[in-house]
Amino acid sequence: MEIASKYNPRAVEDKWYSFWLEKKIFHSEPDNRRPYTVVIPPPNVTGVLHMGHMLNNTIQDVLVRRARMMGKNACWVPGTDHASIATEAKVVNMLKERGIDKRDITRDEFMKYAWEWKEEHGGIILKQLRKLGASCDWDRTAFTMDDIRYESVIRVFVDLYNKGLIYKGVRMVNWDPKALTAVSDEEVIYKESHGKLFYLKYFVEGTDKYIVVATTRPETIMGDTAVCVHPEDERYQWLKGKRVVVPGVGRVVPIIMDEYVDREFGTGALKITPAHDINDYNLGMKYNLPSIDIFNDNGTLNENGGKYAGQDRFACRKNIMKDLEEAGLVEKVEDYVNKVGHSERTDAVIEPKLSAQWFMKMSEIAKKALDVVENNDIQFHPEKFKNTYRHWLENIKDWCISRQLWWGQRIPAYYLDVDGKRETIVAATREEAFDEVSRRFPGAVQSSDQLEQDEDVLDTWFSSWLWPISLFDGIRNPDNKEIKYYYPTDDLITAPDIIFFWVARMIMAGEEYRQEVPFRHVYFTGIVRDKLGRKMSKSLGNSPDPIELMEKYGADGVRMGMLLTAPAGNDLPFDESICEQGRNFANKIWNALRLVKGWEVSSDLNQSQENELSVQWMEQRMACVLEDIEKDFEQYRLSEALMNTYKLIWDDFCSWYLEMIKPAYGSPIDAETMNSTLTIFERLMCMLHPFMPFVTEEIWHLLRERPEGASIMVQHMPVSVFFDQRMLDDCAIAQEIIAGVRGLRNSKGLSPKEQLELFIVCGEGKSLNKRFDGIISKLANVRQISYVNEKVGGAVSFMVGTTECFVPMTQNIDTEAERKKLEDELKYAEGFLASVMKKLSNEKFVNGAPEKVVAVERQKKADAEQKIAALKAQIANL
RNA sequence: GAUCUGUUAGCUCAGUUGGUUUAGAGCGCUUGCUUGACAGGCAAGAGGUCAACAGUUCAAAUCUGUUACAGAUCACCA
Repeated sequence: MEIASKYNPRAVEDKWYSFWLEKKIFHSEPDNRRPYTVVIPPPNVTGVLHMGHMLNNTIQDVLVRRARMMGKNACWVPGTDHASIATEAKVVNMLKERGIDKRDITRDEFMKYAWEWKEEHGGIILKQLRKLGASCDWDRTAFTMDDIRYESVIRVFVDLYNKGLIYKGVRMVNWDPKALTAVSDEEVIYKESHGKLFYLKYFVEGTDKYIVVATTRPETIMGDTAVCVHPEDERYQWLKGKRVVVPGVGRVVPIIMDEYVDREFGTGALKITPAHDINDYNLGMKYNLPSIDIFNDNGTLNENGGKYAGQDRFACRKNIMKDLEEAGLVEKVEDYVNKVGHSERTDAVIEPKLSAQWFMKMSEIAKKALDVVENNDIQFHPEKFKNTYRHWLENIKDWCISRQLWWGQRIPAYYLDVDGKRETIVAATREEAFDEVSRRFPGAVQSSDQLEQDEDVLDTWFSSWLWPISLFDGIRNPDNKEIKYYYPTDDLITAPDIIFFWVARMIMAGEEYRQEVPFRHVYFTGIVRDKLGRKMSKSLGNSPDPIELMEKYGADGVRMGMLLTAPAGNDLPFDESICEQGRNFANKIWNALRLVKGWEVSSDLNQSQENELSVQWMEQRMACVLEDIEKDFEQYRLSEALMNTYKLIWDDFCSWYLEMIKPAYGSPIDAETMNSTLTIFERLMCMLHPFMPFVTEEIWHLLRERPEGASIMVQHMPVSVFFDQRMLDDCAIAQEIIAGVRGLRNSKGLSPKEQLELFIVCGEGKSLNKRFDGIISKLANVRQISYVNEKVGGAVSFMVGTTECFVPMTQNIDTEAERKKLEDELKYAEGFLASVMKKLSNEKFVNGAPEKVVAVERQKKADAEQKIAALKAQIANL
C-alpha cells in the first residue's frame, strides 16, 4: 500500500465531517441510555468565529465525544443569541448606509430589515464550527428569538410579574447615550481615565465670599440644586443655612450638610446634581431637592442647558470651562485619574439617568443560586470562581431588564387609561391582555387594538438565562419527554467574564422553573491572549483567523495546540507555533501507520518471546496510563489528559513498542503480533479521538477493513483494567540500560550500527530479571549480554540503580574523561548519602517518623553505600 | 481602597491528605545522526538554593505568619 509520507488534513477533515453529518451520528433522541447534555454558550448570531470560541468549543467537543464513546447518549445543542444591542446597532448602521434613518421607519419595518439581516449574516459562526469538528446536534439548532424561545421568555416575564418579582419603577439607571438604552449594572465597565478635577467658586448669595467645590463634570452644574459639606467640617460651619450661587448659571441653591461627604477629598465640598449621579440622587431624595435633568438621551444638553443646549456633553465641558475661566469663577484645575463607566457594548461613557424601567427583584432568588454552588450541587472548575460568584450574589441589586430597543422580545405589558388613571396589564398576548381588561375594567376598551403595548424589549440575558430549559421547550411544556430526559445538563463550558451575566442567572432560572440546577459542572476557560499577554481583539488586529489556522495546521492540530496549554481557568498565551506541535503529532501517528501497514505479514511465523512480551508490556502501559487519564477527566484536567495520551502514543507506542517489534529490514512480522499491534493502535486512536477527531477517524479506517457506515466516533472508549506493575518496573530498568548504552555510543562517537557487548555485574545474592534481555539486545544493538560477578577491565561503565554495566571498548579509552565522569557521580552519591545520614543520625527522626519512612531511608542509605563502593572500585580500576 | 487567587527550569504548567533516591512534563535550547515510518524525525544532554524572610515539625515546594510582585473580582469617593 502506498501512503503519502505526510499527513494531509485538508481532504481528510472535510470528508469525515460530511460523513458524520450524513450518518447523523451527532443526532440524539431520548432513549434508555444515560444522557450526557451540553448546551452551547450561544454566540452572537451575526458574530464570526474567534480564538475564544475555538478554545471553548474544542473543550465542549472533547467532553461530548468522550461521553458518546463511553456509551452515553450525548447531546450537544447548538444555537445563537440575538444579542439585542449589538445586532440592533449593526442593523441601524446598515440602514444608515442605505440612507435610512431608524427614526423615520416604523417598528415593524425595522424588524423586517433586522430579520433579513439576521437571515443573511446569521449563523456563519455555526458553519465555521463545523470546520473545527464540533459534534453538535445540528437538527436542534436554536435561536434565542425563534418562536419557542420567544414565547418562553414572554411566559416567564408574565409569570414573574404575577409572582411580584418583576416591577416597573423610576430609578437611576445606567444610560448608554450611543445605543440609546438603559443597560444593567453588569454591562458597565469601569475604566481608568485621565481627566481633570475642576475647582469652581460658588459665591454665597449676596456676598463676595465663596466656597470652592471640586468636580470632574463641570457641564452638570446646570443641574446643580445644592452644595453639600460635612456637618462637622469646621471650615464650613459659617455656611450653615446659607445659600450659594451656581457659577455661570446664577441659580441660588442651599448649602446642605451630610455625613456622606468625604472631608479629605477635594475641598470637602460637593455639588449636588440629583438628576445625574446616583449618590446625588440619594441625597436629593433625602433632602427633598429638585432634580433638573439637563441631558437629552443622546448625551447632548437639553433646553435646561441654557446657552449650551444642543452641545455634546464633552464639548460643553470645554466650553463651559472657558466661560467660567473668563468670568473668574475657576480657582484651579488639576490632573486627575478616576474610573469612568463605559458601556460594555458601545464603549460610550455611561450617563446615570433617571428613568422608568422594568426590574427584577433578585434578593431571594440569589440566595438559592448561591446555596447550590456553596453546597457543591454545582461544581466550578477551577474552584476559585466560587469566591467571585459568592461576592456578587451577596451584594446583588435588582436587575434592570428593559431596553429601549426594538430587536428583542417586546415587553408584554399593555397600558390603558381608566378614569384618568394609567393601568398596566401584563399578559402573554394582546388577546389575553384584552380578556383581563374586560374582566377588571368592563367596557374600558372596545377591542384589543386599543391597548398600548410597552415599547421596550427585554435584556438579551433575560432570554439566554432560560437557555438550558428553553432549548428543550421546558418552559412551555414543563413535563415533556425531552426536558425530563436531557435536563439538568452535565457540563457548562464558558468564559469567566460572563459568570454574572449568564452562569449565575441560568442557575436562578433553573431554581425557579425546574427546582433543579441547570448543570452539574461549570468549566471556566481562560482568555486567549497573544504572545505579549494582550487580550485578542479586532481593534488590535492581534487575533489570528481561526479558519486560516485550521487550513494551515489542520483542525486537529489547532485543537491540540490550544488544549495543551490551557488548563481550566488559565489564560492561554496563544502563539501560532503551538499548533505546529499538534500538526506534528498528527503526522507522527500517520507515519506510525505507514510503518505498520508497510510490514509484510507471515502466517507461518511463530510469535517470538520478545514480541509476546512487547505486546504484553504495551497493554500494561495502556492500562496504567488509562487510569491516569480517567482521573484527569474526573478532575476536568483536559490538558493533562491530552498530554498523557500524547506521551503514551509518541513515547511508549512509537519510540518503544514499535521499535521492539519492528522486524528486520525485508523480513516479515508474525501474524499474531501484527494483529495485536493493530488492536493496540485502534485503541490508542479511540483514546485520542475526542481530542483529534479527524486524523483518528482516518487512521481507524485505514488500519482495518470497516463495514459501511462504521465510525470511530461510536466505538467504545478503552477503560482502565488491572495491570502488572512488576512488568512495567522491569521494563523501565531495561529501558534505562538501553538508554545507558545509547548514551555511551553518543559520548564515544560510536555508530548505532556497531554491535557491542554488554556485561552486567550480578553481585552476591542479587537476582536480576532477565526477561527483557532480548529486547535490550535489539534496541541497544548489543551482540551478547553476559552476567558476571566481577568488574570488567578495558571497558567503560554506567550504573542503573545499583547495578553496574560494562561495555568493552576495542579502541583506547580516555581514562581521564572516564575518571572525571566517575568522580562526578561519586561526588553526587556522597552528597546524597550525607543528606540521608543527616536524617538517620537524628534520633528524633528515627523515633518520631513512621517506620515505613525510616525503612525507606535505610534502604536509600544501603543503596547509596553500595553505589559509592562500586564507583570507588571502578575509579581504582582505571 | 476591599476581597480573592497566584509566584516551581528560557516559556507554559504538574507536583494529590507534609516523608520513594538533594523536584517532574511538554515546548524551546545544546551536541551527535543525509539510521529503510517520520528532519513536521531519531538519540543523548544541559538547565531550578520551588519569590523573599521568619515560624511550626524528626521532616516543608507542600502547613502558619509577614513582605514583595502579578492577576482577577468588587467599590458611591465628587
